[in-house]
Amino acid sequence: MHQLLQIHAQMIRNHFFQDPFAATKILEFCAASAYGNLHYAHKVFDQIPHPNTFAWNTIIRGYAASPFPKPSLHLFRRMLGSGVATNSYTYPFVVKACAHLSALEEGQQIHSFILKSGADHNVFSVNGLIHMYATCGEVDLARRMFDTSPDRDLVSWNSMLSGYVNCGLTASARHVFDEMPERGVISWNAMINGYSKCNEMDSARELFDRMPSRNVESWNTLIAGYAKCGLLDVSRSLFDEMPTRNVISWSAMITAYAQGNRHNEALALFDEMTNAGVKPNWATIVSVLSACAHLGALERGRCIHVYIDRSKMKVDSIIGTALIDMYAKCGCIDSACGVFDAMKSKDVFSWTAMIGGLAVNGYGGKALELFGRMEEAGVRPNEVTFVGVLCACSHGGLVQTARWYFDSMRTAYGIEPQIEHYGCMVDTLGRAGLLEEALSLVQAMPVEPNSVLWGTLLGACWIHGNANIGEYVVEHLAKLKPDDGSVYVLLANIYATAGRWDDAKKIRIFMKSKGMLKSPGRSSMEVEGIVHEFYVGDKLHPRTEEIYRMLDEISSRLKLVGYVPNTTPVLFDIEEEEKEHAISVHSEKLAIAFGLISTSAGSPIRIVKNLRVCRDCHTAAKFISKVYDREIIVRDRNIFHYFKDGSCSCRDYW
DNA sequence: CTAGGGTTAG
Repeated sequence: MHQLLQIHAQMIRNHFFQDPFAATKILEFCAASAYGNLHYAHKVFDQIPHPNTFAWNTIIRGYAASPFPKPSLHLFRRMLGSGVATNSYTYPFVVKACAHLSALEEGQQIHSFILKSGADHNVFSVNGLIHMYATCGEVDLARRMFDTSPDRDLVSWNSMLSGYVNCGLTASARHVFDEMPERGVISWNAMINGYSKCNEMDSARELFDRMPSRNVESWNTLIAGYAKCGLLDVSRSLFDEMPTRNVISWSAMITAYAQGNRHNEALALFDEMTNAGVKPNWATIVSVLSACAHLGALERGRCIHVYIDRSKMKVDSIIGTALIDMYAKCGCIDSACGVFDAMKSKDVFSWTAMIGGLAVNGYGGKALELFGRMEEAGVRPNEVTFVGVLCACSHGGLVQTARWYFDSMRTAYGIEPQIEHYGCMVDTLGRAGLLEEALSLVQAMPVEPNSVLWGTLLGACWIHGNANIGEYVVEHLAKLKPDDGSVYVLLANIYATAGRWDDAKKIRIFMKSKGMLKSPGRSSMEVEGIVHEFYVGDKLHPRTEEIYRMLDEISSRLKLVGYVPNTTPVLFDIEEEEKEHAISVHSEKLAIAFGLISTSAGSPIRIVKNLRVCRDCHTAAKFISKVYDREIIVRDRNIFHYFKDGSCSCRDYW
């Protein structure tokens, strides 16, 4: 690049730009290089007084091959306007740009230009048109191009094949595949991809095993295919087995873990990747951020953010959204806002992530305010945005506002409420104690209620100790999730809260007879980038002894300031003292104790829990925040609790 | 002409 600049300077001194040939040479070099130089190439182009066909073709081709091909179409129009002749090299590039942009009308116009110009019906243009039509979903037009083409090469066949694959027409693709006079590795890969897209992994595998030679893309295709079907371990063994891996192989496997809810493995593999000296790219970063978000792994997430800045990776709307979501899910709402404010281009995903992030962090009012700003900015909300908006209402206890948004999403935005939106409404009404109304809504809604929805209602029954509706809800839940013990645990707790001890005991006996277990509570906490996990009463952590000693200390210091353990939810037929022990080793208490001994005074303790925080842990955490002068931030199954100075951000309402 | 990507009720 440096040399190029020198040559360029010399050319300017010598007024070389009157010579279109010399100018075009340098232009070609620029345009062919990475996208970063296209801007420069364009500047050079603008200095050419009378660009010839070759010069136009070069700059158009540069843009067409870049990730942002739109200017190539604009330049093409200018070229036509300038009266410079087009030739058979001009068209394939603009057609390619249309394919990239899914610009069907533009593509059809260019198609007619080609016919009118009388340019040779060359195979490059035809292949481009096949590809363009298929990408725009007009597979029949693509087929007509293919059928009427006087000569077809391997690329024509491959384009037709992948055209069918992209439109989900696997059978037609297979027909093309079988009829091909010869097949290249791309043909096999495309067909394997086709089967993977339709979850027909047996057929995909059969081709993979049969193909004469494989490249790294063949392996990557198959790995991604198995991952999409949830067969992550098959993906992983292929990944381990493959002869060479590129950055896409690593990213595909990391993404597979991140999307398959195996976030720890995603991060572990990311470490392996960087240790192996492979540089993560845009797609890797997005997946890793998503894994950090789910784990609440703030330190890891921050490191990635630093990496993005340091490597000068552009914070586009996708990376930005991933960062917002990560910070919001880690309870760092200020950092999330910082990213959001600094983003140049925000799309509906970015706004939605920010609105949902504010809502779940307890800033319902700010979330609704932001929704207003989003409308002012002219961004159209989608159904997910309304999930965030309604979530803001439910956490803020804004019943009337929720009703208003729920109605307006259909009337003002034409978005039909989905089960998620009904879920938010049931939550809003239920938390506010309007259990009858919540139940009527469930019974009247046009979609079949699922277990999550019934679970929301049951949670509300638990908050308000309503055993009657609780029993009714459990009947439905039992049909949908017959093996889920947590449903009955909640019902037993409702009975206990209502003082119906006999009924609570009956539930316990029923559960025992069915061999049902409650899913164990799990809390995790990140210290110096390592995620530590704790289960109820587990003694697996290397610092177990210290942790339990700390628990003892906490318990005695708390009792001095008036803390009384709330053993209501414990229904074993055991002595009070043992009940106290059972709740004193809940996973979040273990994590808090570990946090107190492993982090420095004054730094907040951040915990992620898989279930809801129990009442006793909630009370204890409030006391601990005061006695030990520590902020404790617990990400619950549904909301954040910021414990500070003896109180919690959820106002004891969760 | 083939492979990897962000927001969703509890």
